[in-house]
Amino acid sequence: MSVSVRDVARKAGVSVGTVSNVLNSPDKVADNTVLKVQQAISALGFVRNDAARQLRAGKSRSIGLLVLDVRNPFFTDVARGAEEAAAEHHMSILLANSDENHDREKQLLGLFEEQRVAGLLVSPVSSDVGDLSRARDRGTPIVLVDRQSKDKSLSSVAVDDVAGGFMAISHLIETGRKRIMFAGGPMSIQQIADRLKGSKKAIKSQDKAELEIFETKTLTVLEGRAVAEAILSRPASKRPDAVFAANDLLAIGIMQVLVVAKNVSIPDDIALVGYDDISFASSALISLTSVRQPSALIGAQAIELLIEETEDPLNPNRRQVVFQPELVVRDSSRARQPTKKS
Amino acid sequence: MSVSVRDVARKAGVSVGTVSNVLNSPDKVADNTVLKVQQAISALGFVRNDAARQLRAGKSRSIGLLVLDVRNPFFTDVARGAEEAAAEHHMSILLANSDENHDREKQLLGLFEEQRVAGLLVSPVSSDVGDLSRARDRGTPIVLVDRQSKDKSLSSVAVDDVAGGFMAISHLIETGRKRIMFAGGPMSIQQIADRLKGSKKAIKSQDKAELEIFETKTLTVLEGRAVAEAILSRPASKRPDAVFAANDLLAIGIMQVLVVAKNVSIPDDIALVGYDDISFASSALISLTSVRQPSALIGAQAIELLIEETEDPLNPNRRQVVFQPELVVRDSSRARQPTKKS
DNA sequence: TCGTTTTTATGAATCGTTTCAATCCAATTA
DNA sequence: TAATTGGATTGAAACGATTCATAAAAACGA
Repeated sequence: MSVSVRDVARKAGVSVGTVSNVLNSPDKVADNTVLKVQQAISALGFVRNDAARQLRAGKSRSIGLLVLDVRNPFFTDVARGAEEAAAEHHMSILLANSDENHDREKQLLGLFEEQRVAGLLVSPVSSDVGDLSRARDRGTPIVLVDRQSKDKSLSSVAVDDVAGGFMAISHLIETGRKRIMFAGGPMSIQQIADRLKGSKKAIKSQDKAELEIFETKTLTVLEGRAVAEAILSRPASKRPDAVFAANDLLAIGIMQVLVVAKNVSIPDDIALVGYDDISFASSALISLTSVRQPSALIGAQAIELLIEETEDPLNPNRRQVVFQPELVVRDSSRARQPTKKS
Repeated sequence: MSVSVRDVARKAGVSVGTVSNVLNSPDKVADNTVLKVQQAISALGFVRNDAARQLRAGKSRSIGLLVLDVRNPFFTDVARGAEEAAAEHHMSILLANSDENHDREKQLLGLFEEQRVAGLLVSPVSSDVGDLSRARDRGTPIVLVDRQSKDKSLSSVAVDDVAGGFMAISHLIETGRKRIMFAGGPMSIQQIADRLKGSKKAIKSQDKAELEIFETKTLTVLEGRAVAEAILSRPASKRPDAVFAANDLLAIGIMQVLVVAKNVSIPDDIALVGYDDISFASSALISLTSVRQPSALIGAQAIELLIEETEDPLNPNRRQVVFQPELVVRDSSRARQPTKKS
C-alpha cells in the first residue's frame, strides 16, 4: 500500500541504507546521490513511517501535555508557551484533556506511555501522583505543571497559590469586606486547596473578616452560575459581601448571574475576585479583578525542565520552579462607598 | 531497557503469541492463562509499545485535528465535540495549532502523515487545498472543518458563512445603522471571505447603508484593539456607526478599547456584532451580539464523516454538510434611541 | 606504481508487536 | 478403542526505518 524506503531505493538505484542517510544525514552522502534519491522520493510521494522510525529509535519526538481543561484559556496559554519552547528543540506537543477526571487522566497517561512520548507535562487532577511516579520510573520523564509535588520526587513548574490566595483575600479585607466566600473545588486539586490555604491565612492574620467555604465540583462557567444561584437564594442578610472564585471561569459564571439580579450590585453589594487573569477577565461585563499567573512562561519553563531531564535521565535531581502571582485590581472589587457601618 | 512481550511471555511461561492474544482478544485464551499473563504484566510493569503495534497494523487509533488557533474558544469547543465522538469509536484526538500560518500547517500536516494517523480534521488556512488533496490521495482520509472545498473533492462540515454575514449586516441595517465597517482578515481564509460576501449581499439588497472593509492580519483580541485604535484616531464624523467583526475575539478586542474611550458609547455611537458566539460573548463588558455556530456539533459531525470515509476508502463519495448559523442579539447592537436623523 | 587514507555505499540485523498456519491436547462421538 | 472435532497454544514471518560493520572506490602521498 504505502511507499517504503525499499521502493525509493529501487527507483533511485541505491541501497536502503543510502536512502536512510539521505533522510537523516545528507552530508554523509555524495551530492548527486542525494539528488537522485530526493527525486525518487518526490516521484513516488514517499512519506516516512514514523512508527517504524520510532520503533528503531526507541523514542519519539513528541511531548504529551495533559491539562485539566482545554477550554480554560489559562491552559491554552500554557500550551502555547510550551509549543513554542518545544519547537526550538524540534519537538512537538500533543495536547490532551483530562476534564478533571481521574480515570480519564489515567487512561490518557497510559496512551501517552504506549506512544513512548519523549516526555510528559501534566497538570494532575489529584495530589496522588503515584501513577505519575510509576510512569516516570518506567522511563517517561515527567514535569508537573501548575502544581508542586509534595515530596519533590517530580520536577515541577508552579505558581505560589498560597500567596495568590493570600493576596486576593487581603485585598478584599483591605477594601472593607467582612463576610467573604471562597468558591472553588474539588479540594483534591492541589492548586485549589492551596488558594484556600492562603485565603485562611489572610483571614487569620487580619482578624477582621470571616471566611465561608463553598466547595464546587468543577471549575467551569456553568458551575459558577450555580454558585451565584445558591447565593441569591439566601436572604440578603446571609449573603457574603465578597466572593473569591478559585478561577476566572467560575468568577465569570458568578458574574453572569449576579449582574442580572435586581437588588445586587457588583462591587458594592458583592465584590468579586477571580484567578488566572485570562484575557477575557478584563473585558468581562464588569472588569474582573484577578490573580495573574505567567501562563506562557509556565509552559516554556516546563519544557526546559523536561529537556534537562531527558538529556540526563540518570540524574535524580528534580527541580521545583515556583513563580509568584500578581494581583490585578479592576472594577469588580473596587472599594465601596462607605454606607451603613455596623 | 523497556519490558517487551517476550519478557512477559518468559515470566508467564507462555509464548509471545499468547501474550498478544491476551492483550487483544482475551476471549480466545483460557481463563487461567489470561490470569497468569496479566500477573506477569503487572509484575514487570509492561506497557505495550504503540509504535510496534502500529507498524504491524499499518494504522493508528488517533485522529489529527488541525485548527487555526487553539486559543479561540470556538475551536476548543469543536475539539471537545470531536473528542467525544471519537471516543465512541475508540479513537483519540491529537490537537495541533497552525496559528493561521501556511508553513506551520504544511509542517504539521507532514507530521501527522508520518504518524499515519487514521484520519485528519483540518480547518485550512487558505483555500488552496492542494497539499491536503495530495495527502488524501496518499491514503490519509481528510475532512475539512468549518470550511467547504470549492471543488467538493474533500468531505467537509461547515457553516453557511455567507448566510451568517448576511444576517449580521441585515440586523445592523434594520436597527438603523448606515456606515458599517467589516473588520476581519486575512481574506485568504475562506470563512472570512464568505462572511464578507454575505455582508456585501445584505448591503446591496437593502441599499440603505454603505460598507467599509477593514482588513486585518489575524483574528485575535490584540488585533481587535488595533482596529479600535484606528477607528478612534479618525474624526468622529468619519467613524462607522457599526462594526461587524469577523469573529468574537476581534470583537472583544474592539470593545475593550471603545469602552474606555470617553466620547463613544456602545451601542449608541457604534454598534458591535461578533461571530462564533463563544461562551465569553454573553459575559462581555457589554453583552455581545454574535452569530452562533453549533461548534461541538461541527466537531462531532466531522468525526462521523471521517469514520465513514475510513470504513470505505475506495468510495470516492465526498459529503458536504452545511449547518445554518443563528443570530443572537444582545446589548452591543440594540436599536439606538432615535436622535438626529439625517 | 604501490600503499594508505578518506569518502561513499552496501545490506543484513534489529526494534516489539501482531498474524496465521501448524500443532497439540482433551473432549466428544461412532 | 479409534476417529473426529474444536479450543488453546505455538513460533516464525512480517511491518519499515535505522544502524553499523564491511566493502568498494576514489584521492592522496611518496
